[in-house]
Amino acid sequence: MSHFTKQVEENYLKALFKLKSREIKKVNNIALATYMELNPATVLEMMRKLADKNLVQVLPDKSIQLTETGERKAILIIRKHRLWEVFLVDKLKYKWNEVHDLAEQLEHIESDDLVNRLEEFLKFPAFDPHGDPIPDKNGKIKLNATIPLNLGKKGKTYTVKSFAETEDAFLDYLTNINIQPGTKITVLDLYEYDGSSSVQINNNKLHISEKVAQNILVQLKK
Amino acid sequence: MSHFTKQVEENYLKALFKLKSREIKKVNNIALATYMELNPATVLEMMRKLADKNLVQVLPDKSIQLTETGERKAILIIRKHRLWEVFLVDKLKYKWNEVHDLAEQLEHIESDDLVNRLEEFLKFPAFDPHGDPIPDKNGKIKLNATIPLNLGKKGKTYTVKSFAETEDAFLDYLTNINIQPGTKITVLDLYEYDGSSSVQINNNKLHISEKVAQNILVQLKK
DNA sequence: ATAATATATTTGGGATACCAAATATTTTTC
DNA sequence: GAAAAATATTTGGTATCCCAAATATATTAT
Repeated sequence: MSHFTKQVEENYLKALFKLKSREIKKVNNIALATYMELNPATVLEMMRKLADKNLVQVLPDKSIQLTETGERKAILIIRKHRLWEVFLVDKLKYKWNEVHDLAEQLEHIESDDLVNRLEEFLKFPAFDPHGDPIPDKNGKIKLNATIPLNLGKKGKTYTVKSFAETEDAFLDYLTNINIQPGTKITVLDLYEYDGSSSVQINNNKLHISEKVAQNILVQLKK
Repeated sequence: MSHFTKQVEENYLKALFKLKSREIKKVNNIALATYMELNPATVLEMMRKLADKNLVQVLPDKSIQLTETGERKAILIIRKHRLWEVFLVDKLKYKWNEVHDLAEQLEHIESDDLVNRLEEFLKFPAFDPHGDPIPDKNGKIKLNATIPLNLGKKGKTYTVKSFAETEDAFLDYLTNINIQPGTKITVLDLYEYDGSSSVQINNNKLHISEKVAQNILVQLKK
């Protein structure tokens, strides 16, 4: 096994986990290849290897699923990623929208003990800087019942909890329009035509696209 | 360029730097291959690639040298390594002899900004947990005039400053015999026959081999 | 100086992760 | 149900990093 096989493998597992939590429909070869920006042939080849290792399962309808082992691995990588993000923001004073790429590197550092010590050092944070829950060392994730903002109801006010997308371009946009976990958003109008909506944030009115609203996860304000 | 080319390259540069600081004689292909536990053919091939990139130079006598650029890169990797070691010991409460392998992973995280922030977070430490100096962000190394313990004089007392070897087996041994940076060692006797010596550490007499003594770097106690 | 030894280099090959293009197969649409 | 579109798979090929074994070239010892 090459030195870097493990890191590559981890990227596939993580991608599968993310796609699964993000999409309703089944994850197929093309979807995974598109998401990972890889050639379908490459992905197919790798799926066979991962299936041999009992990390994924290809169902008769060709959809790809993580096995229990695979999902567990994926969750532990995400745990690492999110804990490192907390470190970068809390200790090294990075902004919450600057840390994704660094955490993407740090998540591959191989040592369970290190992650557990990091968690303790950070005082067992429940959420990362984007508001996503941090799985515990057994892979348990506290659920944070949220809906995407585009399913919000006209006139209601919601609290931003987390985001379904962690690309820098998206996070930069959010910073720009002043949205972060904890922000209160009131849905003023929903436009069926393109799925966009008009919202109010701290006395500012704003128009946001469906794509953006889908990636903002909120809870009804009590 | 593959994803991991950079990491591989960094390992070669670091190995060359370490060999250079450790040995008097020239570093040749075999020495480097032996040190890195790689086949000479592999190393030769890589030296050509690194020479093309102006990171190393192969002299007419076949000895291998880092170029200025190569050395600079090597030093910055060592800087990262040592800063992460401080983090692991000071913040995550690792013992100083447990951190080498983890730092070996962390040193490849790619971000100058991250290292500089880490340094600031750690309050600009001058030495790592093994007593080795931490280069500054420009690659400057504070020198710590030391001699290997095997060159110590009978009857003199020395202060342990750092170590010339960072393998776990060696560090474990040191922990066992209670030697760390700061420890005072008195040379009681030197045996020419095998280069071993008899020393006193905190009222305990101890016999150490030449190999061990060579890797313990000390300063005469004032 | 020659044999023995050490070092350097070449040659041919392997594993991993990737791709583009061709070919199957399945699904959708009309 | 046939054509079009989407998806899946195969095939042939690339780059990187690695090795073992053969060969060439130095170096050392006698």
